[in-house]
Amino acid sequence: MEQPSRLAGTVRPGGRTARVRAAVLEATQDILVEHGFHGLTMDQVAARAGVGKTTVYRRWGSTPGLVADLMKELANQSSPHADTGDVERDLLANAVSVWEAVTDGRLGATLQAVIAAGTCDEEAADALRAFFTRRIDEWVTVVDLAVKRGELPEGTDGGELVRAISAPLYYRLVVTREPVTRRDAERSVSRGLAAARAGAFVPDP
Amino acid sequence: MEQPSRLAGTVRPGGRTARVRAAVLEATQDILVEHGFHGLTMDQVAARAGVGKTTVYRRWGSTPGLVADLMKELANQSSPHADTGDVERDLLANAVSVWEAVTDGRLGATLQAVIAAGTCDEEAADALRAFFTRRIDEWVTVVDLAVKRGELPEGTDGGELVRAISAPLYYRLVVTREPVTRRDAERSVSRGLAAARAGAFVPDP
DNA sequence: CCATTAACGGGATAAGTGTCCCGTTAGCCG
DNA sequence: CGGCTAACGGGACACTTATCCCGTTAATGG
Repeated sequence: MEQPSRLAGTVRPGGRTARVRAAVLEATQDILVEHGFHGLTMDQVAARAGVGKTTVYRRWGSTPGLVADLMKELANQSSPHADTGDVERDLLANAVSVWEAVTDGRLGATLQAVIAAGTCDEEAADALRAFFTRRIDEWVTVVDLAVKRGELPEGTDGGELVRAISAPLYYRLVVTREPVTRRDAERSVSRGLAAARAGAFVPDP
Repeated sequence: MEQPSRLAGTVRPGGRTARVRAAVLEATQDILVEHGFHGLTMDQVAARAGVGKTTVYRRWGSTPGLVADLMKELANQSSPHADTGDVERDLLANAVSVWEAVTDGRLGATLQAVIAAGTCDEEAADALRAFFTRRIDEWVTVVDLAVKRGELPEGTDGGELVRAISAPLYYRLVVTREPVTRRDAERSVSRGLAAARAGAFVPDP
């Protein structure tokens, strides 16, 4: 018995293998958008991608495996962050990009599906954690620069501030499932900044 | 063809019907804790509850239906909220209860599963929304009283503040999937309060 | 351009899941 | 306490999904 998935596709990654992966991941995302993670099956992915069922099982093993790989793919399409020299504007750009992501039908549904997959599969959970910690780290520099410029108190924890700003948006998306508006993004920024200016993001001694 | 689920159990809700519901919901929760929403099947629920498979299909229809009913049941076990006359203490009690919920193996896993179910089923999503809006509303009075006492600015939006405080905890639980600590709960409260004292939770004119 | 073999695809098979029929059990009401 | 029937339970059936075998295709390297 060979290793089911990790090996396949690594020795000859060119041409066909790459095309198959692209087709499968796109089909995966399509189905996630239409039916959510619960409605994702290996069978349908194979059929929709125009690919042999065996191939999907061999390379990805299970639906959480598909979702995890899709998440890794999305992680590589990271959008560059703004840096205007004004924290409020920069963090607003961050919040708005989160808002756009969760509001966009395709990306929002995908995010929800990946989050659902993360609740029952360790591999998907790892991919999720990796994706978000990376996204957060990209914006931390904005906060650090603001601290240097004196806009925020010395020692302000950028990672925590960035998290605090996006948390309410995701909270509405997946937990309370209320509609998320652009104003929510704006409010989240002003609240995070208000707390940050008051020193609430400076760790205790 | 009769109505599949809404009717059954409403005419003779006593005795057996109630016992079956309790057994099924408990089995549902057990399986959610062990395998997550993705591993929940009608078959296993019936077997574990010691109940006919047909009964589960007739009364609940689908796995999201089970989850939605479980959520309604949990919504009725609402814990009373504190009111010590000190906002910080009260909101800390709220945050700690959220922390305990998401940290507790059984309740935390159940919450994650219900959230996963909400991503692909409208009924589960409704149950989720109902559960959380109710929980939030229970704590809004604490904020309102604090405003009356002058601890917080006039016009502070209690619902938003309560949401802002629990959001980072759920965000860590289901989105970034980082460990959630009691200190996270404490920080969340102090940050929310810092923003609230600065007037960031007072709606613009 | 050819040989090698990684990777794919079709189809058969097995396992699991959802649906239905109909006989049995036990709430509810007079 | 006895009849009516809501609700349950077992088991057969159909469908979907997962796994496996083996022949075919096409990347890779010389």
